[in-house]
Amino acid sequence: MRITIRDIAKASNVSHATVSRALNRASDPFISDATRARVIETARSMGYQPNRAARALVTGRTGQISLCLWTENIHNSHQWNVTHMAHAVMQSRSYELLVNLVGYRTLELAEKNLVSPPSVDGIICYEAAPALMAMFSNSLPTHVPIVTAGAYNLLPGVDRVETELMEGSLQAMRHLIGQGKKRIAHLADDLRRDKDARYVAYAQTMTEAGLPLEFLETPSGRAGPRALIRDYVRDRGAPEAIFCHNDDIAIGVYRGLRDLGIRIPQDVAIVGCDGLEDTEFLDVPISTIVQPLDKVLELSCEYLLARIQNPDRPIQTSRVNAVFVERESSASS
Amino acid sequence: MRITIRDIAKASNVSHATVSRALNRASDPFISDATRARVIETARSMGYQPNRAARALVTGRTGQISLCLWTENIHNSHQWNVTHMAHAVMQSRSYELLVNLVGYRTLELAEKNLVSPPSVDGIICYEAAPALMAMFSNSLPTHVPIVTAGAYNLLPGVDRVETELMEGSLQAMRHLIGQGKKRIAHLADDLRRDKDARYVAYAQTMTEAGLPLEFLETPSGRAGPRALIRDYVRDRGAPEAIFCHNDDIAIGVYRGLRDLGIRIPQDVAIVGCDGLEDTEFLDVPISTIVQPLDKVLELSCEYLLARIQNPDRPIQTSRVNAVFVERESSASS
DNA sequence: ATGAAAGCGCTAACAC
DNA sequence: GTGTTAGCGCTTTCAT
Repeated sequence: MRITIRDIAKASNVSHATVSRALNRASDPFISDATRARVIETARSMGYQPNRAARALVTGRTGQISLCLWTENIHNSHQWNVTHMAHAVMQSRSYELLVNLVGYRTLELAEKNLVSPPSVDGIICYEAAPALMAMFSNSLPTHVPIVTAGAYNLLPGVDRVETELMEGSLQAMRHLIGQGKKRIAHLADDLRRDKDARYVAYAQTMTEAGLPLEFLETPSGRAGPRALIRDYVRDRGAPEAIFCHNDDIAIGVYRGLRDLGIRIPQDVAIVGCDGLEDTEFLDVPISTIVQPLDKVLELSCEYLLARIQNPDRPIQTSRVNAVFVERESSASS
Repeated sequence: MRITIRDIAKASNVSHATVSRALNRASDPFISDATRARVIETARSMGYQPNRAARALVTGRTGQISLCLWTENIHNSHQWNVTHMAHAVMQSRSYELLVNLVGYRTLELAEKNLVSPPSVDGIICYEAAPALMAMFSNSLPTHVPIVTAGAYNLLPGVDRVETELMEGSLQAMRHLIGQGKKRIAHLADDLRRDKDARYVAYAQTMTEAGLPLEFLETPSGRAGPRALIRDYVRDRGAPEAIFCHNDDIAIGVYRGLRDLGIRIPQDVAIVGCDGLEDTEFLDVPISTIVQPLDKVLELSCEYLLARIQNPDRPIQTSRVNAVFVERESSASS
């Protein structure tokens, strides 16, 4: 049997309420230092661990935050960065992190009521709005604070930290077009093209320059894009440049082109998006639109914790800009 | 206010006990189909969500599993794979996943009682034994099932899934020595050399071959090793081969050597360990000791769930072998 | 087949 | 300063 505060109370000759006070309120003035010290010592010596469920039941706080993360492919290094950063901030605030990796499958399960939303003090919804909505039967709950974050798939009406990719995407495209490239392809695993800044920037700049669109849909991850681009280039020849929806895809494309002996950037320029550290470790570092992920997560956590403290505060919003970083993979030849 | 079973009871003209039965025990024969259907429908229409804390308090089950993961550096791609796989299995069994990323800092915090162990139905301790022990004040709890997994830092006396790196490491070393390489360095971020199969295999095969040991300590991740190897090679010249403690380090080393214009494998051969997908995406794919991570996590989860069901079953143990996979980075020149 | 009642371990309001 | 007491929402005997 696990030790409860009643056991400690008995052992230290006080009531269980006193034990609770001694243990929880470090600065409660209405308890003598002697009693507190005695209680703490007995608790320690008996190996007491509080029952969190009981505490949660009465306080209405679980001490847990859910990170709800859209993850369609194991190779989404970006998501690991998100997880890691969220964990770091939350740990420093004494919150535990529940990780909910969601994807299209979650949508199906939610339809059939086979998955329910987490019971937590707050939710960080990172590009996972559709799945979160489905888990909540398509009606946003009012009793649990939610922060929506990321570049797209954001929830309406809640605190939000938005990553703005438009400017970075325009920079990237202008950079490619400015080099005189005519055949520039856009490779994405995302179906919602017109809602995505990368696609919009691509389509807009290409159209302005009088160039034909060349959109390619790809599986997520790295292996999929690698195979896809090989087949594509064998069939239709290589574009002069490829703007990839994210860095994992860019890395897959890089490798696929290298498989064919294609030189980067001399034969084909590549631009990715996210700012994964990995892009710097290839023989030809990949140009990418770097997302200030640390800032996004710091803000998200800050907003969430503020909302937990005061549910009635006005909605908090910010927008952080991703910036295009030119590297060798798109250097002018 | 959130809906409780008492609200549903009132609305459907039954007692709250009946509501509990109707909702939870799909096959309780002692309730009429009509009542059950009615209750379920009211619950649905009222948007009822059970209070998990209350349920956990009375059942003693949280429905949560903790993945306790040793993570010293954000760039530990291996850990993301672990997280992802654990999540997949646990989700399919209707468990939520609490992610506890631990490291040296956790040890410090645990000393000061600033971090407590998770209150969950079971813990998967992945190469995180020291931190977990510290959180439990150095005495393993009997009331919560634990599975210890990984290649080292395993807990004694609990279910375990061990990744055996010895054979793969010997294969790798013999492969390098067999090519006639004399100056072979070992690069690791781990301080506990003599407990690590990679170091043991390295030391043993080198000694047998009458070659001098060249051990190098490095920071974790990729950027650290990259910088380190550059400095090292400038000072002392390049070894003929480098056996790296893991693939992140190997990738960092790869890049550091390329920074200096060193060719791989012609000038320096590289071997890593883990089997990260990333190693296949470099211009020169890196030879590595591939860990059967999927198997490790399937087994770990299976053991844990079995133990939760029956705490008295005999200890479960298995050992899975990592195998050396030769790629271009260590091809004989 | 259903209801009444007890109690899980804890916190917090109130009494002294 | 400390003790008494009343639940938090739920599951689970035990009656009926």
